[in-house]
Amino acid sequence: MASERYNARSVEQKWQQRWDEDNIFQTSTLPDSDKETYYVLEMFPYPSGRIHMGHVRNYAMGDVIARYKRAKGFEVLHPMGWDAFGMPAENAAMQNKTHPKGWTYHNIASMRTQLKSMGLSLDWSREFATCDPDYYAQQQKLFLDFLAADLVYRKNAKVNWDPVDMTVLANEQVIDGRGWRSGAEVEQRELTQWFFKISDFSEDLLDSLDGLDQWPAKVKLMQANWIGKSTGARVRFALTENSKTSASEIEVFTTRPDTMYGAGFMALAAEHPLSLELAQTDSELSAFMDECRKIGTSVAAIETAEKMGFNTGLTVAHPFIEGRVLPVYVANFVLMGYGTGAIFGCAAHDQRDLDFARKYDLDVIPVIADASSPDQAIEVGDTAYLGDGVMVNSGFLDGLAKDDAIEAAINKLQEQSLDNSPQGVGEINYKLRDWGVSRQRYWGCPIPVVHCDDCGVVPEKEENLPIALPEDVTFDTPGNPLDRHPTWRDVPCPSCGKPAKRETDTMDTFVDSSWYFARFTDPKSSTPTNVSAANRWLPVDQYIGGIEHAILHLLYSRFFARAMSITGHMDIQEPFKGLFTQGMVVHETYKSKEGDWLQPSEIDIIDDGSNRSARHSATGDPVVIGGIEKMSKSKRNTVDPDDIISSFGADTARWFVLSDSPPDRDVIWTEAGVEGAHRFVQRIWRLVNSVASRDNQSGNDDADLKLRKAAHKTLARVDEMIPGLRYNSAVAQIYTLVSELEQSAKSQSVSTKVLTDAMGMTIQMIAPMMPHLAEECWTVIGRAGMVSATAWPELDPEMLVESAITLPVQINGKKRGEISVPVDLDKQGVEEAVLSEHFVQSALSGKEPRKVVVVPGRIVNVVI
RNA sequence: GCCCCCUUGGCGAAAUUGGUAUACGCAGCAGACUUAAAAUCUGUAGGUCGAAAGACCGUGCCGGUUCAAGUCCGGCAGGGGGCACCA
Repeated sequence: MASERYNARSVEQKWQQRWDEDNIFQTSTLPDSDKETYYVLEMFPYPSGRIHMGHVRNYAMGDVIARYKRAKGFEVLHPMGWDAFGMPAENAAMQNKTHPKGWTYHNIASMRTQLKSMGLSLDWSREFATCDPDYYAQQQKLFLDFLAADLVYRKNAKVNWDPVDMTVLANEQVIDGRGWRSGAEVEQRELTQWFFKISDFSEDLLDSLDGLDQWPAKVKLMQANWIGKSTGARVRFALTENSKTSASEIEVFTTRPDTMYGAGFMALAAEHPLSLELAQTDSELSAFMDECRKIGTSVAAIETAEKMGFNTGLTVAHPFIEGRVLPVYVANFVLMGYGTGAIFGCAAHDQRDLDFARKYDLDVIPVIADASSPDQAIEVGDTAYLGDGVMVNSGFLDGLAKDDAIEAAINKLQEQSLDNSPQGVGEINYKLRDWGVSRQRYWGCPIPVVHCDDCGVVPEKEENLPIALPEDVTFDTPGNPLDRHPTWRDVPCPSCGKPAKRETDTMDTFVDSSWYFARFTDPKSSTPTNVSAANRWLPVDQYIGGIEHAILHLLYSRFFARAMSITGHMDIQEPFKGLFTQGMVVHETYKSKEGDWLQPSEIDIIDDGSNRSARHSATGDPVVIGGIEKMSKSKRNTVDPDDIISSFGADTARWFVLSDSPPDRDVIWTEAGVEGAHRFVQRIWRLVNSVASRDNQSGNDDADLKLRKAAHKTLARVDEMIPGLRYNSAVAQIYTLVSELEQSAKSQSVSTKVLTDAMGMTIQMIAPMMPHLAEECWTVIGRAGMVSATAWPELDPEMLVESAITLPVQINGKKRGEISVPVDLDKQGVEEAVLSEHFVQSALSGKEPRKVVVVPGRIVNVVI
């Protein structure tokens, strides 16, 4: 029996079926109150067609914690669903003449089969797709509740417009200013769109980050930067030359009112109302603004574009300096969406302003001096001075440090008056903008409102929900199919009954994923949530997904939790208590000599130890080994999980993605690594069989105790590592224990009872990661029931107690030896023992040590 | 442009969060078993010098704090990610 190789394929199918039949992963919606609950969630997948290794890694990681917590006695909720709306379905529809619905559900079916082959401990009875009318009906209900609670509103916003395809383009569909499909130059258009008032929550979303102590610090930092709180002042500048406009002043927001005396110019965004007004009579300005619009809507594009400006000829008065006027420019780097859409430029102390001033030959006025020579401003060449100092050349601000100067400047602005109101006030600004959710696409959740000529925007009646997507649509004509579907679009006004038109925009797919975690707590509920179930299960104890969602998805979900609390759908403010952001699965890339990307399966690697090269399997041609990159179809460096699972088994795939790299870092997929993981599977199998076939024999007490101690020591470490998702470290501990078990199994000194018990514990520790193998081994060593339904082994603290400890001894900070001392020896005793050591004596050569540092249980350092 | 992260042997990495740097695995090398191969097992392994004992150097680079730095601080370099309509 022991010589037989482990047949992953049949064993895995067998246990998957057993788990299914026994329903052991199904969770009750409202568990008994004495049961401790634990909610594990991995970010649900978009049904693109096939699962990829990133999914395997994500779901394997979540499954370990789910299985572990279940064994620890928790009632575990571990659901799965589909983030099923989105552009790829429409793209497929246009390319392949399929319907988005058919395409999506077909993909879901095949991906479900693939996920099931991984042996995940999921409660499949809770599965849903966001494109199920049952789900989006509830989302429409939420939208109406948000509307009633004044959390939703309409305003104009810019979109990328493709004039040939007659459609709105996502930023990623704009390539070098042109539509990805048509190649036409993209225009900016203003559309009236729906917005969620996330900015009302800026302060709360920022402050509450502090309480998220189980989130990675970097994600919290990214969110804080995204919310972008800055304190400063709103300042009104009076126009001194305004012959071209009816305006009398320009308002700016600045975080540096202390540098006001260094102001050299003023700059307006191209979309600033004053810019727009001036452009009506100034064709040159109008042309300049057209150029600005071509840069695109993304911040990255605007900020990396070359700084350009247009002098409007207007001037404004400096608030503090009698007689000083500043020229007013329209500039392509000023963002309308932040502050007031206008800035004052202080070239000496802001790099962007300095670049602009040098280009247009504007004043550069340094107003900060080094504290050691407070009368001499720091010279500025091509690099702005951003450091600290004291104010100089700044009138009443002279000699003040930055924070004091900011306060003094704001106070003065407050006292000064312009048109009978203060010239400036202190103000807090946030970069966080309201969340635009309107999408001019078919495959999304319809926004449940009707536009009536008489009544305006009218919410749909709740009893009419869901406003279901019509299925008889085609994608052969450009534009949104909902716009040209009269029987769906034209409806009576829910208020007055006159002919009216449905809103044809659908919701951003981020809306779908902003509350699915709450829906999972009772997915059949006739209201968006079953409030008791949501409150019982939420927040999600451990959420796992890619770092790419660190900002938007997580921030939107945090907003939704608040909005759903306000509208009475749950009482939870923070949706995710613990967050883990996993790394990507990456792979080497290969190119043929013709420069075509090649798949890993098309090539052979030749490795003689010193040189590594690759060859095309079919032709024998040399292959260029490229960089290690994220697995992607375009680079053809993907590995299909199905292939791995059918040749090695799900356990091997799971073990590999869990063992090789720390989960938050990228893992490099290698053939050798997978084979190594598979060898370990076979090694466990041989070991278990040799233990099972051993005669019942007694052993010697020392050897028995040593093995028991090893097992419990490993258990203690694994217990510490699994909750922190430090799986690679847990794996290393298990390897060490397995080696020890192999030695014990060979020798006659360990009793069969102790050996079998230690083997059992090892199987239990492996079970969360390789559940099928563990079940099979559990049976082989004669344990009853399923390991998946067995309680986690109890740790025996006595097994961790040691009587002596080995301490490293340093001399002047360098390790020079070791000393073994009783564990409970005090500092004085350790010091004496160390000083009497031979090598310490000879190092001292008769002198007294200057200092002896004893860190109990850790290290001793003798300083000479 | 702005923001964030990462950098430890040939490779993936570990280091109890300031306390023995390189655990564990992969690849390698040597050996055992085998007619042979595969599979498996045993040993070996940061660099330099040395027969050895051992000494010195060593966590991207430069500097600092400390009895002690991979870990903390300042500066620099290289690589990667995000930037609001991809999911």
